[in-house]
Order: sequence, then C-alpha cells, then structure tokens
Amino acid sequence: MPTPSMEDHIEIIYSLIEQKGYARVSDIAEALSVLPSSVTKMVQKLDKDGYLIYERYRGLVLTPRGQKLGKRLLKRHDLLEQFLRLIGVDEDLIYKDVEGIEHHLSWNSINRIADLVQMLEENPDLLMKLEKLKNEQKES
Amino acid sequence: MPTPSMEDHIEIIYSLIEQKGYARVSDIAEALSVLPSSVTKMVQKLDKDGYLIYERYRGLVLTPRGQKLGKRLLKRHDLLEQFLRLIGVDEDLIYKDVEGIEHHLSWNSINRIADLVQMLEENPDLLMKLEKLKNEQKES
DNA sequence: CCCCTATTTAATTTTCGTCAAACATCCAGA
DNA sequence: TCTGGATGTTTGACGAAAATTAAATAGGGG
Repeated sequence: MPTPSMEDHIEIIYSLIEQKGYARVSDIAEALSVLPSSVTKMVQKLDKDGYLIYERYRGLVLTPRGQKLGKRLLKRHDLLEQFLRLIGVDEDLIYKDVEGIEHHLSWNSINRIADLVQMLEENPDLLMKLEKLKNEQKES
Repeated sequence: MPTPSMEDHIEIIYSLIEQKGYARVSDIAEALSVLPSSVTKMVQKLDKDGYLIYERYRGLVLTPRGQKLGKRLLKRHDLLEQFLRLIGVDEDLIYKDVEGIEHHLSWNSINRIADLVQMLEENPDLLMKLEKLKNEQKES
C-alpha cells in the first residue's frame, strides 16, 4: 500500500508526464514544494516498489501499475478541487485543503462526493442557495 | 499552531471531561488507540504550550485556551461525521475518514461544509436524489 | 577542459509512536 | 497499622516516515 507521500509523487509524476511528456527530479520537487534530494529518495523507493523505472541522472517512466494508479489519484484530486470550488471555498485555500485530505478519504467517500458534485452541477439553484448562506454568515 | 496529534488529544480530552468530568491518561490512550506512554509525552507538551495544566500521577485540567480549542475541534469533528453520513458513506468507514481529514481542512472549508449540511438537512428531496445516484452506481 | 546546473548521498531534524523498565498510588489483609 | 501487590503512570531508548541541510558527484555547453 502506498503512503500519502508516495501517492503525492505518483500523482504529480503522472500529471507532469501527461502535460510535458517527461518528469525530471527537479520538476517533481518544484511541483511538490520539496527539495530535489527528497524526490530522489522517493523515486528510488517507487522504482523498488514497481511503480516506475528509474535511471539515475537520466529519467523515469511509469510502469503500467504506476500509470493506472496515477490516473486514479489525479481524478480524485480534481474531484475534490471541484467540490470545494463549487461550495464556495476561497480559491487560495483550495489547493492546500485538497492536498491535505485527498489521501485520507475512502473510495466510498470519494464516490459519494462525486455524486454530490454531479447533483450540485445539475442544479444551479442549489449553488445559489449555498451562496446565500455564505453571505449571511458574514454578518454574524 | 497545534499539530494534528495535539488536536486529537485536546479534542478527546475535552469530550472526556464533558462526559465523565475528568480525563485520565489511560482513558485518553484508550480513546485514541495509543499507548499511555505516548499520551504522557503529549500531555506534557500540551502543558508546556498552555493548553492544559498537568500534575504528574494526579490529573489534568484544560486552561481556557484549551477549552475553547477543544470545543471548536469537537464541533468540527461532529460536523464532518454528519456530512459523510448524510451523503451516504458506509457507517463503518466514517470514523476513520473523519479522523483522517479533520486536521487538514481550513476553517473556511469547514464553514462551507456546514452550510452544505444545513441545506441538505432542510431538503430531504436532495438526499433522495443522492440515494438514487448511489444505487445507480452499483450497476456499473 | 572547466564551469554551471542538476542530481545524489549522508547526516540530521521533526513528528509520532512503540516497548520495557522504573516509579507512584491505592487498597486489602495480616 | 503497615505492607505488598495490582493498577496506573512515567521515563528513556528506540524506530519509522518524511523532510531538511550540506557536501559530493555527474553531465552538458562554451
């Protein structure tokens, strides 16, 4: 079972490869706000665990296993981001909150939230109602 | 700023005192599924940081600061539990999920979720709709 | 070939917890 | 009364996960 930090790395690596075709140690470090030396160590572990193939100083590729997991993790991340945005959380707090909670929700919870998001998107009046509740809170 | 584990301890101590009038090291350990020796160490830190007053072998009391925080943390916990329950997460997954995410959401997100919960509670038809979406998922 | 940047390694830190042994408290029985 | 377990608590040594820092090393462009 991957640890939260392993998940973070796999997720970012997946999205970097999707966007730019490759993922260097320094890109990953940058994206995770972590030092390259930390990434090196993690990437070595991920290689050992079969999520990717790593050649030092050269680069890395996700194995099928790593790709499958990466895709799933990225979807989960995007869903949570969308959820917080829909209910009106401040944009500049969203990323950190998602980063914090994404590893700690069961897939059952994720699926329920996906349904909730779908419902909210299909009924703009619900979003209006939420918006109103939010504004009322300001005066208390 | 309290760490997640500090929050866990303060929250549990607050609710134990609320329920039974006092909180012994072994009660806290039991409630957190942790060994008493871990609790001792944490309680010493919480004393040093001004959240409670601790006399070894005797007991502890929350300071006003500790009480205020404890109350807030307990409310947050209950809210998240209620939220997951409302959207239909399996009962036996709820506690662990809440335990996992409660320390990682901004108060802004907590307030938005509180509004969402209020709205869901006031409109049972929304809950019906969610229930239906959940059941559809079973067939895919 | 040398230098600059990227990367790696090794030692250390922080947070959270375990385990075993020492210590304190309380209470029952001689 | 005092005493010796049983119970509860504390201490200190240790470990795992995740990150940092500083120093060593590798590779690519002038």
